[in-house]
Amino acid sequence: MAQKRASTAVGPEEPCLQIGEVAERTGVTQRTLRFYEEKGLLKLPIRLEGGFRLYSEVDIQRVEQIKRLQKLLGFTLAEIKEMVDAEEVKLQLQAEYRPDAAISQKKTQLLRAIEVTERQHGLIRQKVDALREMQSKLEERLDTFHGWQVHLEEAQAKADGKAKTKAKA
Amino acid sequence: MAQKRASTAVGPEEPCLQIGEVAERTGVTQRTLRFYEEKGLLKLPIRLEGGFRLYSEVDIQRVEQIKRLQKLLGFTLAEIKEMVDAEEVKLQLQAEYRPDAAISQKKTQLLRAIEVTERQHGLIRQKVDALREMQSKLEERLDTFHGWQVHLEEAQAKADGKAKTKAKA
DNA sequence: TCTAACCTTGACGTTGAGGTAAAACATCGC
DNA sequence: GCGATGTTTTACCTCAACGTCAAGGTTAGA
Repeated sequence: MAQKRASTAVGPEEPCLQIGEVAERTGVTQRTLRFYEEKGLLKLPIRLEGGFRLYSEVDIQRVEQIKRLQKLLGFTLAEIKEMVDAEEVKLQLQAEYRPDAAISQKKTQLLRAIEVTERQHGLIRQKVDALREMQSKLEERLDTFHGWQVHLEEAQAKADGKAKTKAKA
Repeated sequence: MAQKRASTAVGPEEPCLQIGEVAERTGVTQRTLRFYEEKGLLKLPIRLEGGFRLYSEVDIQRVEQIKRLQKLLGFTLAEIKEMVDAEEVKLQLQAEYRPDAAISQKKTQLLRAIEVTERQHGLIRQKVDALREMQSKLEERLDTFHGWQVHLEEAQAKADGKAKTKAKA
């Protein structure tokens, strides 16, 4: 083992996980984690003196979110980057919320963030609508199938009955 | 123009569209149509004597469905192929519905079709659920943003008021 | 101090989903 | 029968999203 997790109380923000453990826990490869970092989907992790990356639980959550967005919903990494960037802006605004300087600048940033969020919202609604339509079509088809199934059962029962009668005679 | 559509009454099943028109109407390239054919997503079209492909309105609908599944919902072409294959089985069963030979064989086929359809149904439900969760998170975030916006407006109004008072004095 | 297990960067390979270009054939209108 | 378009196949190119070595540095523990 290269490192062991410090057992002293450690919040989800404390980076103390090496890339191997993050890979194992998220189910992606180390290569993928470096790749996401390269593409700006994960922020540059802090490093051990030797250069080893150190991640936190928050990073793990982000990776899991990325995988959901990608595999389940078919967003490209570029689109996902837009989303996590927007999230970053939100966190930044949240952190910088000292009501002192440059109010109008904050308003502008906020408007940007709202715009992006609303775009995402609309996009997702589209997807949900399309999925629901498919869903009802599939249900309709299943109904048809089950109807046929019953029909076939009956036909078979009848045929069997005939065969039996014949055999008896 | 290479061909003109026959103006005599023609149902949606009659193949009378060349690849160029299909490309134009569906918004994909001819290359893509040939590619889909190669991958089994479109059935082999009948050909003119010269070798030109002829498509029907039904083919156009299929292409449109493929694009929806792909772009909107992030299915891979392989997954989409499974789906259209299932549809094919359905049509086949539907066409062959003469209640004569091989009932048990039909039952087997039907079970297969039901299984595939149910898998798809489950898959889509997963996606819808995930999307809905994202949706509510986004809405929550928008609420937060709008709250901040109001807050900022107030702060600015106050600042402006002060400035004005000062200027007056 | 030495080693097994872990990590680093770098470079090249692969797969999915097409794009692009070339050379030859087909069709239509005239 | 000719030219302008439209099509066909073949072959190579691209881009995203990683996979897969390779060669070497780091760390914990015996």
